Amino acid sequence: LVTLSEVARAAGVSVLTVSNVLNDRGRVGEDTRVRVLQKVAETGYQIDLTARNLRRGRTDTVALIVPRFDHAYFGDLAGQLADAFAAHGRHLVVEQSGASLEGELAALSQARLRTYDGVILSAVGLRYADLDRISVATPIVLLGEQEVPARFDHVTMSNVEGARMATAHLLAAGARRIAVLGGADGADEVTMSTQRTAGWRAAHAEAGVEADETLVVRMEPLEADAARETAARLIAERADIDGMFAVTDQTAIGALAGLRDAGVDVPGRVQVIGFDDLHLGRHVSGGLSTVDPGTAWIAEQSVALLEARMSGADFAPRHLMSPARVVPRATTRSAGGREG
Amino acid sequence: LVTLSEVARAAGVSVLTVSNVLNDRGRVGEDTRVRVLQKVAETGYQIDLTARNLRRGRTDTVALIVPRFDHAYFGDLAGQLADAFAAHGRHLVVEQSGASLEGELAALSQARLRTYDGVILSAVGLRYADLDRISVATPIVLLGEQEVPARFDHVTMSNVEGARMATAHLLAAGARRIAVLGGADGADEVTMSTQRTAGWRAAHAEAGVEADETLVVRMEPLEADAARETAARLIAERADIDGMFAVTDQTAIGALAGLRDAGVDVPGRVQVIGFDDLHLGRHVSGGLSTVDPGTAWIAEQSVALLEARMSGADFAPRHLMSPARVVPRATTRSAGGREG
DNA sequence: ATGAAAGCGCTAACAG
DNA sequence: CTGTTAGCGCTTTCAT
Repeated sequence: LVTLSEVARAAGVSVLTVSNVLNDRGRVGEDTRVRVLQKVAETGYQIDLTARNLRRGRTDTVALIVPRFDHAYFGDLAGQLADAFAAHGRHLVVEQSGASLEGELAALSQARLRTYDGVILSAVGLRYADLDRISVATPIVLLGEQEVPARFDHVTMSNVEGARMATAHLLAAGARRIAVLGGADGADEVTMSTQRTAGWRAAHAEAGVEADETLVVRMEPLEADAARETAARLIAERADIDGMFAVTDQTAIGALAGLRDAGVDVPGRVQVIGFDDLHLGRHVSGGLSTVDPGTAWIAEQSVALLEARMSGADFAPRHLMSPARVVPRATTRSAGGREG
Repeated sequence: LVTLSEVARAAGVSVLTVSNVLNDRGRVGEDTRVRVLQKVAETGYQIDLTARNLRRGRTDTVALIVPRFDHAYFGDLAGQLADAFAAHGRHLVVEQSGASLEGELAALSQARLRTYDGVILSAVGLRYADLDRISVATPIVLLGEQEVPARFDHVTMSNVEGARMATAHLLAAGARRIAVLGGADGADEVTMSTQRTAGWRAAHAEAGVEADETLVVRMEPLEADAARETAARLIAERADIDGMFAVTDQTAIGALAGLRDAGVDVPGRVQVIGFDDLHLGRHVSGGLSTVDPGTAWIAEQSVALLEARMSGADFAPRHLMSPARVVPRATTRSAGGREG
């Protein structure tokens, strides 16, 4: 409502002077500075960031785009990214791609990306072709497990390795019939499910145990409700199951509930391990065993990468993979107990 | 990079024509329309939303501002709001106020609010004075339990009533020494903690049971880690406790973990009830008993209110309160078992 | 130390 | 049906 020029007129100076005062650009006398600031306060002037952004050609804002707001993993990730960006004096906003009207990456969304100085895009659920269609000037860092066009910076988790470690952990603790909740066999696709299932397979091969492919259980979507039903059904059908590797903590929590519904002792009869190291996982069932996919590392690296791009650094696209580690807690045997 | 006028020049028409084509404003011949669209595709033109926003004076975007990204309640809320706004053809972005450099509502934040057509501001943790300082043209709907300046639209939960119902539920199931995790006595402050503690008191009065004020346990912040330790310590110190009302589900989940650490049977020896009806609550400990504060209702009403304001409706500020109901699940006795 | 004027990329009013 | 022109509110040369 009240603009720079109005403040300028009120203070009897030019707009430049007001602008200089507000942006602390020093070239201003102390007396006028005071007078201007007073008028600013009096009029209740608020800068119009849209206008500033247009003029400056940047917004000082970065966006994180996630498939869904209500998945705990993305909440944890967003929190960590926000902290990291704040340290760089940058503002983070989060957008959801999943429920958008025009689908993932329609024309409008592309234009929206341009309104940010940089974007961290969680590509979970996006196809290679969708990503390949993206062409914006805005620096983008891709997150997620799938294959992405080589021209993008990409930070991902050690999905295969993490899953292998999780499964090896179960095998070492004596499990022999380990179901994969949310698994997928697809050799052609590279998704979170296929990668983590590959890790499950690798662990079996390594241990010399035959992997029972009928224990790879698809699940769509990967949510706790579905996991609960699936786990209960599965354990009723297959009494020989003595381990469950849930491809995410969210599904692991659902699976634990399903096993409890079925009266199955965990970790006595069936051991359960998840993937993600959700913060809340520490507190369910005495502590959910899981794989820490290095979320903190991912946040740091993504921010560093994006900051470098935003400051114009020119280097070949980087493809980084976080280190994973097993976090044994109460739902698997071997180590037992809680940690952290 | 490529602007409207460049497209216009390439197509041999004026910028207006290009603009008209892109905005489907009909006043354009079919042949030129095709030619323009072709040039748009060729050049890879992308509209500059910042420029459009400046010119139009609106952004078609609304913001939800939450204290923290990594609190499950806000994830759930954001998901529901996004759906509701999508139905109105509106875009939602989420910002975090907690970790901002300049604190909750410094000058910059105020300016940021102006960049949205409307704002839903979760006021949890903001003081009355902070809110009173807000003066923007942008329509704002406040969410949260505390007192807010009357000039704001405000949607809140039935905190006292919900807490009363939760406590009554415990009392009806035989609990007599009910601790309030995250409670607060402060008669002068109106916060989530004080409100919910007031409900706890009301239920006792109603049932003719003396409320033991030494069982009101402050906790800051309201997080699962702290709740776990607090609950374990509390039960060790006070063997007479037979019920816990945790002021949020997140703390309830922590409390359950703490009780489990201490080897306490739930709901046999101690019954536990939370508040929020987090989705994940269904799956912990066989189902966390809780209070559904009407999050869905809150989302609907906030959106309706904000849409009305954004379309210029002029009415007295509204102060709405959602209906709450107890959701008995496995951590309290009476009803027992799980539900939906 | 301050001012005048140009222009960021777009849309809207007014002509033709 | 299409073009010309004038800004939206700010920052930024270039002058003074």
